[in-house]
Amino acid sequence: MAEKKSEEFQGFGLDQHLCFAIYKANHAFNRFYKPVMKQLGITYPQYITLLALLEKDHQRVSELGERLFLESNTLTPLLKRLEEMGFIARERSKEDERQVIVSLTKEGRDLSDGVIDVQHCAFSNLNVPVETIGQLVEQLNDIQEMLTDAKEKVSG
Amino acid sequence: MAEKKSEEFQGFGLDQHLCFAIYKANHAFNRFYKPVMKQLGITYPQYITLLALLEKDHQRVSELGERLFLESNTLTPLLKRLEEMGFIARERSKEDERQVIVSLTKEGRDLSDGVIDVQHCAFSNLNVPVETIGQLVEQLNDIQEMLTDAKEKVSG
DNA sequence: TCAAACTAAATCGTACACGATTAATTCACG
DNA sequence: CGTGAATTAATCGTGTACGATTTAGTTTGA
Repeated sequence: MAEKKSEEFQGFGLDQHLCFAIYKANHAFNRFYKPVMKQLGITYPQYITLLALLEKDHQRVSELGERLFLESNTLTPLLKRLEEMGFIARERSKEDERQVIVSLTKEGRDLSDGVIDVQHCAFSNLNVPVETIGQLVEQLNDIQEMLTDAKEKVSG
Repeated sequence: MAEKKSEEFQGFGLDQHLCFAIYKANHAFNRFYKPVMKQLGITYPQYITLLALLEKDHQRVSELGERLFLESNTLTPLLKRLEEMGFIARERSKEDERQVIVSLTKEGRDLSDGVIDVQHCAFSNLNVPVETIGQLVEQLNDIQEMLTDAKEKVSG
């Protein structure tokens, strides 16, 4: 079964792989953002998390997780760090004690301006028209959805 | 300085961010590949590393690092695991004892077919024409380069 | 010649990421 | 009601990532 496929794909070096292109671009964003984030005192995943909370405050851990494609095993420690730094508050829901509600503190909301500066900085460093970025975002989202769907079909 | 920018960008939710689209797509690839990789007994970064070695065998750690945008602090343990599993060999260069040469073993090369199956699997699950993928790869590479260059200008 | 500067990989500490499990709470159904 | 199933976070173990430092080896220049 693995015999003949080689011929179709053998020529594909690392650079022709979409997964590698995405891997590299992700790395590049990470590294680009890292020093800027450092000035804000947070990491890149923490930044993404705060963005999600700026968009919608008072989310449950699992709600945030759906948004960010993460689960409690990753989020819980990350959120604890954000809490320790005073950017968010975590409290168990009164209605359902299983749930933990995550909210921005005033300090967390105040980070917003810095966060927006970061976006502006990345934006202005990309010599790419806004429409192109929009298209790219759409294409990437399509691919992400296809992979997510395919994964459910193939494994579980 | 951070006052007025808010207006330009305030509307940008998480979903409009290129960095988030890339982050999501990367996640999706990771999760899609993970179960397939598991059958091969390796992780996704290990897979990428093996791909790089299939492309060019007998690389130095730092050479591999340039290719994969990783450094010895990440690569050394990863390579040690691949060595323990018998897929690669690590040996110090005779000419320069500081360098460690990484080579594929027979077992490592034999993984190639499985690796190619994985590519085929991902490929056939993406309802996207090859040309579109090629374009995407180029665009992502451009963005990666711009960010890498910008990073050098801005920070270090 | 030989110490200082340089280089390559390894090591260390912290922070994600995720599969698997656990603990606490709520729900559902007899 | 009450107990078992389901749900929600938290915890644990392993494997990336990466900044900073360390160790070992090489090159350079006075």
